[in-house]
Amino acid sequence: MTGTTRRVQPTTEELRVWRGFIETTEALRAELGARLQAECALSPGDYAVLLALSEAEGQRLRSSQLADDIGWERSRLSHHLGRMEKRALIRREECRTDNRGAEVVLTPEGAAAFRGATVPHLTAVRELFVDALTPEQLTAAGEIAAALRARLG
Amino acid sequence: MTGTTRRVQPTTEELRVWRGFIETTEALRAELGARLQAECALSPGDYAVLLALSEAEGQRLRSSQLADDIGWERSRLSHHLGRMEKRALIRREECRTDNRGAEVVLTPEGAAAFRGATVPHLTAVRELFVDALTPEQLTAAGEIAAALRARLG
DNA sequence: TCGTTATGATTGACGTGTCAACTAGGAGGC
DNA sequence: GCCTCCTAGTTGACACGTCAATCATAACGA
Repeated sequence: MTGTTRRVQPTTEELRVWRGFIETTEALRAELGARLQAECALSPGDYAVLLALSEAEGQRLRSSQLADDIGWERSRLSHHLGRMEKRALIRREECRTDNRGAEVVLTPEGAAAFRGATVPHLTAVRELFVDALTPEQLTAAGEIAAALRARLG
Repeated sequence: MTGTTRRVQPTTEELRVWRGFIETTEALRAELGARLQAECALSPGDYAVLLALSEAEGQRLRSSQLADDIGWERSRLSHHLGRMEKRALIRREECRTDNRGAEVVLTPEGAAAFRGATVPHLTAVRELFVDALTPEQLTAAGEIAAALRARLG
């Protein structure tokens, strides 16, 4: 009732913006994934793994290092590597310096799949995100993301 | 090479904004879900279903109508309703006017769960989204979402 | 009426993600 | 050596999502 007290719950308009925002970003992610899948037979997860391995020395990484690089939990990575190994996109090798460890190695098939996916991926990012926004909106999107990230801690 | 030709691939800066944006919105969704789960033992999907049923006449909806309301594919809804029915949050009844159809009915347990989740949910939206942004950023977020949605078609 | 097509909804297979439990090997202290 | 603790990675159970196939019923046209 007081004009100075901070409102506890969002207004209808704020909720409308929230719904639009969260649903749209979800749809964006889905569309990106669908294009990658259709054109390259890769999921976004596959792409992230292949990208990290491609940039690594010798196209190989310790499993935990890979998980850190792409920001995944180790168990998620382990499950995903299992599926990728079945498709021969990567290979697991024992680590010589630490018998507990495993090294994830990019296979030729994986490297080829990644090469084939780069252009479609970047094109989709441009079409669905960069070109959809004005330069001012793109800047604002970066600032909004930073503000949200700061709040997430 | 020409200054007037549209760049085919995103610049490094554009890609940086893209990555920050998509990862942050994903983290936001995850945090929302985690809070709802921790405080109310409901997933975002559960919440969407319960919200739609709560607002429906007689707290019941035809399955397809519910799917339309929350923008889900029917098979996704069917799987989710199966899980919710096991927890007694909803109940399925045969539809009297169309023998193919099913009606989804909110149970007292489901209604109670939804009541308990409303405030935590709105509080989380305010804390993680509305309060994280300036009024200008909130407006911009709405416009950005609209622009992206327009591009998605 | 009878066949064809469209619709409402479910199912199964499988990819994806989280959590908790587990295995196995290093690392340090005694 | 041996005990304890930490770390690397895997596994199983389960929730969630998509796709294609299926099934029953409604609707429609000859």
